[in-house]
Amino acid sequence: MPSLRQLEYLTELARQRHFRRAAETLGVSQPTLSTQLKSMEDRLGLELIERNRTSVLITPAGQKVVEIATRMLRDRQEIFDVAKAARRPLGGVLRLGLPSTIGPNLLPLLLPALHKSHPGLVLHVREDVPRNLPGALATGIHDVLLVPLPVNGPDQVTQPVFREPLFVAMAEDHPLAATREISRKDLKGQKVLTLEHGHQLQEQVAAICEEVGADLAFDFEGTSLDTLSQMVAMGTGITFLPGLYVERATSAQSGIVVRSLSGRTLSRTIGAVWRESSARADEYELLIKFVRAAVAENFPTFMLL
Amino acid sequence: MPSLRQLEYLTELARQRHFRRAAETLGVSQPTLSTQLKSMEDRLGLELIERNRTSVLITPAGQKVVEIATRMLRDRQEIFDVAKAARRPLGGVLRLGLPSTIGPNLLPLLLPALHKSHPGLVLHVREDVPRNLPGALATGIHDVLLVPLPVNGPDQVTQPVFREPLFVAMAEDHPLAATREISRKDLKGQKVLTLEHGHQLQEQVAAICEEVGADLAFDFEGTSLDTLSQMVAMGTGITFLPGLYVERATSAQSGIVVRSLSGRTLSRTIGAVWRESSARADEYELLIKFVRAAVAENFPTFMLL
DNA sequence: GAAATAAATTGAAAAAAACTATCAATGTTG
DNA sequence: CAACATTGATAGTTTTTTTCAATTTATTTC
Repeated sequence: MPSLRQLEYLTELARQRHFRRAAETLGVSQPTLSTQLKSMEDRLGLELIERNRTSVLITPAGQKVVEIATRMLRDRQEIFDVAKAARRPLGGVLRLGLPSTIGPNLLPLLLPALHKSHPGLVLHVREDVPRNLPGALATGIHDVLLVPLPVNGPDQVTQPVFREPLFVAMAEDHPLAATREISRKDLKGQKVLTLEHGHQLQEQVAAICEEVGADLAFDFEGTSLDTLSQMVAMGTGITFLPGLYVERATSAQSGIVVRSLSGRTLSRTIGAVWRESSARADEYELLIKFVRAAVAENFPTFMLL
Repeated sequence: MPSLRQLEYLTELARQRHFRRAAETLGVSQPTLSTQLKSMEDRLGLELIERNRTSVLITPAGQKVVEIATRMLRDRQEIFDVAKAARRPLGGVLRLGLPSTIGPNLLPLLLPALHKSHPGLVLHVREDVPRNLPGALATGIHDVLLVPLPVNGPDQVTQPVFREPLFVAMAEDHPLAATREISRKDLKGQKVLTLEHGHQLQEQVAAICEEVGADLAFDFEGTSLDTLSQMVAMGTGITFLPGLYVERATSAQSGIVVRSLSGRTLSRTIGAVWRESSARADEYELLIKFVRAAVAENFPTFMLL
């Protein structure tokens, strides 16, 4: 089996057609070149180089080998380049997993600055239901998660990033829409819509309903905040929407109004999670810095953690 | 710089995700695998494998490297395959140089049998003017020539293959066409056409003209035997055509007739030539056998050498 | 908490690759 | 034509790399 070094010798010799000069270019002695090439020929059981008294010729088989070898050496260089790109912080591929309640609302605010200061970074964003994310992190599908906390899983490091308020959302013509600030007892008996199972938000909303005596609608579970808010706009019920989404997606045209809940603030904590065994923790910290900056700039009322 | 063996280790580990089992498959001890992979990571300055207590994961950069490495290993296998094909006699590429006076007339008779018994052979046929062929052989453009002898050049081995008769050719309505066998003195004063300079045939025809007192036409030199015979058919003059061409290309429709010359037979010797330093002499001998067989079968009157 | 398993570490041995020195064969030149 | 230069091959040694057996560390399982 020919080694890469031997193939490198061969290609250089093919280029120069001169043992001594090729050896010099390669930074080895001429006997090294001779013996290594001979050894490769022996192993392949084949003459690759025709040593003429006047000149060095490459046999047809040798030509073919040179061709393949050239590709292999280029590949080796590429491995090196990949490594080089991946070595610098936030270089190379970073696989980010997050729920759809965060992804489309936060990432657009984050990516321009991130790409500008770390052009080498290739972010693979994959959305999934929060319930699946920790497992996917453990099996190596994601490198880091941006999810509502808490997240439970072995060998995972959790870093809170910011606190996202939740708002009560209802149709424009809903009776409660007149109130500027809604109290907990206003919610009693209200029909509350929420996301499908697997979403952390769903569990949280269920808990709130339990607390305030609202009725969780069991006949409807939205797959995205957009469908959810459309249902709300149609007057099917009320819901709780996370601040990131509210700021971005609810406007005069949306047909819904949002109100905050008086008393104890309603919120959820968004955090980053990664495998303890991952060697790129400092990169994740760096990524978190960008998230915080984006939140601070676009949502000044949110609390950073 | 990662070595091929290290890359092989990495790909196998990526496949099995288990050090001990991968080591076993690779036929090395587990420490070998561990240290080699570690060493590669150090050299790349990068973590390729995430060693978790429960499982082995490949980092994104590692995935990329595995991808490239897989291609490289496939390439190495291909080198091996190329060598294997080239090892057997008349396997791999063999670059054959010959003049246009031989190529289209001889090769079609030769190739079917050759291909049948040596399917691994890839024959690169390249036609050129005989004058250029020896030089091209020396510089490694061709591996073996099939040309009219003699050929002069240093470090060249010559092997006569067969003797090809030359015929006198003229238009059907030419006065000499009535004669069954043409004598040398019939040619005196005839206008003789021939090939362009650089063809051995051209020199030979010039010598014959000198001998018999014919006039070599200086205002026309054909680039191929086909154009030459077309000129002859039009009555521009007579010419000398080699036997291989005559048997194949002159028929009732061609408008020319061929006659042999009485007395001393007119012929040229076709031989094989290769570099003395070439290691494939036995393959060339084998090729010659096929040429002789093709000639014997299709031109029983030709003399084998 | 002992046994089992998995990968890392250590230190020695084996294998591979590299070097220096030298040779034989050619080619060049005064 | 003889002295000299050049080219690639060979021999013997040294250095570097790779590998292995034995052991250690950490973790999981029973």
